[in-house]
Formats: sequence, C-alpha cells, structure tokens
Amino acid sequence: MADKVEFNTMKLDDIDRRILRALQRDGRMANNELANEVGLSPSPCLRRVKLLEEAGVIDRYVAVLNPASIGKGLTFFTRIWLKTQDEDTVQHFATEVAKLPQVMECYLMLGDCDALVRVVAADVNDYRRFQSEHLSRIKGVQNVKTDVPSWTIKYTSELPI
Amino acid sequence: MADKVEFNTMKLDDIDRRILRALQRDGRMANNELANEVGLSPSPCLRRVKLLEEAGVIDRYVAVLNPASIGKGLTFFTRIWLKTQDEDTVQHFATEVAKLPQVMECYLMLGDCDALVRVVAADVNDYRRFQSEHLSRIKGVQNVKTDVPSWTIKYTSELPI
DNA sequence: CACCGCTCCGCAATTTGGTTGCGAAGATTG
DNA sequence: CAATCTTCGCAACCAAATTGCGGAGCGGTG
Repeated sequence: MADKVEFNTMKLDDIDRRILRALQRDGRMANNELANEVGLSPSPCLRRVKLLEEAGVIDRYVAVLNPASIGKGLTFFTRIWLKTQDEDTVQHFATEVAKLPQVMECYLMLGDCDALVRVVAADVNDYRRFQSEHLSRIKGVQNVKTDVPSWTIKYTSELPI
Repeated sequence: MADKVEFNTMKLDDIDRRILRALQRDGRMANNELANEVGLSPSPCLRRVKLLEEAGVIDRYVAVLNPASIGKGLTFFTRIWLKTQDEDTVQHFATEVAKLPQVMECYLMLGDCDALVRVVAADVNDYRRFQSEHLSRIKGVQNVKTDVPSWTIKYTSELPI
C-alpha cells in the first residue's frame, strides 16, 4: 500500500490526511461537508474521524480566540535560568510554571538558557507585574530575561501533513 | 453593571467569559451542554456564541493534533539575523517565512535577534534539511542559530480570561 | 484463474442537536 | 411609577449525527 504512512500506532492514508488537514483548518466543519471534501459518504468519514480521535491523533478541538479582544494582545518571550539543575528544582519549576494561566508555552531548553516561556499580557505593566508576582517567585528561578516581539508574523496550530 | 468588562468592540459579561472558557477547552462542546454549563437555555446561549464569533472574539475552531502521531514530534527555536533592517527585506522575509508549513510561529523581535521562529520537524535531520533548503535560503537571511528544547512543559492555546 | 474472508463503504432509519420565531421576563431610563 | 429596550425561554421545525445492516471492493490463497 504505497500511500500508507505509519506513525506510532495508527497508519494514516491519504484520506486520513485530508481529514486532518480539513479539521485543523476548521474544527467545526460539519461531517457532511467534510465527507464531501475528502470524497467519502458521511458514515465512513465519521468513523474515520472517530478513529483518529480515539487513537489520539486528534487530541482535541478548541476555540481559538483573538488575544486582543480579550485583553491579552501582547506576547513576551522570557528566558529563565534556574539556580541548580537537579531533578527536584526542575520538576518543581515545571509544575509551578504550568499552573500560570498567562504562560502559553514553556520549554526546558538544552542550550542558551534553562527554560523558555511565552507569556501573554495586556501591556508591559501587566507583564511586569506577572513576572515579579508569579514568575520570579517560583522557587529555583535565579535569573529572568525577557524579549519582546514587535510583530507576530505567523502563529498557527496547523501542523504540516 | 459591575461584571461588564469592555474589550475592543464588544463587552464581555460573566456568561460570555464562561462560554469562552468552555469553548477554549472543548471547541466541539454541544450547545445544549454548553448552555447547561453557563446557566442559560440553549437558544440564548447559541445566540451569544454567534455574537462572539461575528465580533471576532472567537476567531475560529481547530482540531489540535498530537505532533508525534503525525511525525512532527520535535520543536526547534531558531533565531534569525537579517542582512539589513529595511522594510523591503523585512517584508520579504515575513512573506516567505509565513509560507513555510513547518514554521508554526514567527515573530519579529525587538532585541536579541531579528526574528524568532518555532519550527516543527520529525528529527534533527529533518530540521537540518528544512533549515538549509528553506529557511536559510530566504533572501535577506544572514545568520541562523537554533535552540533545542528537551522538554515541552506546557503548550496551550487557552488564553486566560 | 476462482473463491473466500476481511475491511471499508454507502444507504436508510432513528436519534440528537441546531435553528428560528414569538411571546414573556427582566433591566434600564425618564 | 410606566414605557421601552434587551435578553431570555419555549416550542416547532429542520438539519446533522449516529447506528446498524447489507453490499462492494480488495487482498490472499489454492
């Protein structure tokens, strides 16, 4: 089967990939419409979607908001250095930072800094308060340095398939 | 109206915010269920959702995939320096980089580097090919430096409301 | 080649949810 | 207070989702 590509536990064929592309673009696309787009009747199309969900390929469906319209129009990238690298400090940091609602992304890094965090905020003051009241207070955080984007050129959740 | 908070063109009350929180978590929640959760009957609940969509507060609904299950389990952060800062170079870079499917996020930066890009790839080789065949070939790109996360502690699209 | 078994599809019936319009309730203003 | 505006809830209608069954297509074996 030349068009079958195997990833993890589930093989995705051409139709699966078309389904995924369509649903990444429009997560509320009606099944009838999706079926039409991928060239199946609604019933098998729905079954495939269910399979993709059950297999965890489709993780979830979300509403994507316009950040500015809910007062979180600014993004900041914060590099963080920890006091030590031991497992307890790292794990504690991870647990605490993940709890902060203004943190959208957090990565433990292999190079330049110990962690990289993307934070949303209303304005610079909002960010500064967040940093001093929440981020810098996490036990183990030694140093914090923030970079500010002037323009978000691209921000998508759509993975290439 | 003490619980009315105004952002941009549309005021969001407590019920709106509950709706947004629920739909950010589950973009395919049935309207009946959503209505139940926010304490309305289905009809006014649906009307509010429609208003939030039309006002652009809800930008879109998407399926979020598991990156590993479609063969893009690694993330790389690439800092880019451009040859010059003039508007033409910047605009050209922006246009070209936004076209690259493996680029999930791209920001023009105010400090450290000229641009920061988040790239998904299957493995290091996949990334290296992408960099040399696509990223570094964009006219105007002078230098490229990539950081590698060892752990994605948090990655969410759910904005704090 | 033919036959068999498995997988996936499509159709149709049933169930569930979305949509719409109207009257009522609640909130605001003079 | 009364009048008006805004939002809600109900119910009818329509659309879409879901499910089950039979059929079609494909692959493997003799």
